[in-house]
Amino acid sequence: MKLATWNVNSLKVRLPHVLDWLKAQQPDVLCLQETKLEDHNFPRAEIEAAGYHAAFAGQKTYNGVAILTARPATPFVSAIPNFDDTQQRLLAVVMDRVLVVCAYFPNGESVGSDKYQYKLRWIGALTDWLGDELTRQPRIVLAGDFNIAPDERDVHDPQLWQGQILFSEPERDAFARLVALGFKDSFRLFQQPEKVFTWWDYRMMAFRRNMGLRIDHILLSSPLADLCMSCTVDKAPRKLERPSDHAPVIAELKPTVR
DNA sequence: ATGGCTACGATCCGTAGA
Repeated sequence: MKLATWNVNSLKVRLPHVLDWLKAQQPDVLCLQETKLEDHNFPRAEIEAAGYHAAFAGQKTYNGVAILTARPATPFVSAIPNFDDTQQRLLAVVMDRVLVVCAYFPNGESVGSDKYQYKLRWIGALTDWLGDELTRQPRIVLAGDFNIAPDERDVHDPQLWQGQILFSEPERDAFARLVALGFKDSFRLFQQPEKVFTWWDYRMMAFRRNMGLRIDHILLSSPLADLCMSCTVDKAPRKLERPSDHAPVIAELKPTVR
């Protein structure tokens, strides 16, 4: 089972890239973030023509998540249960008896800001919910744009980013608490090259200089982590004309019992 | 080195992203 996540920064603009990528990679599951589309504008026909089923929860201009699946999936939730949120940032479906959770974590703007407080509360609510869900569902994938670089290895220049948004201690602690529920960061299950990132600023030629962060992740509950064979970042779409500022992350699992 | 992108929805600039 091939699982992937990609912040596309507007599905309207990036649809050609997504369709090409589906054809080339043929994932079983692709979680999308920042679709920036109201549901009535979701390109369902194009996705279905590519051979995929789509679940989506969007809004105008900002946020928005979707899960594309090669086989039919059962809707689960389209928001964090028991958390008041006007922003469309979470979607979960069940496919092959795996709970697939697609998440677009808040950016947080700057440490100490209102948006930062919201980010930490949002992660807290997600952690509470998934802790609860893990008591019932052994097989959970949490994939998405976490907007957190968990480790110094995940930042091109840790000194520069020290204490900054995306890398501050409270954010990294929140990430660690989420993982401590019983998840594995699939990327760190394997030996990896140095300086692998998933996001590069559009400015300052950051991509060409590999000035990036690893902030997009695929977390796997223990039974799924045991099946994981690889986790990689596909930089190819970031090199295209008018790219998203994020690259897709792919985790490959041995076949699960359907 | 954060100024310098990019997308969006409103105009011809502001908000947001990360």
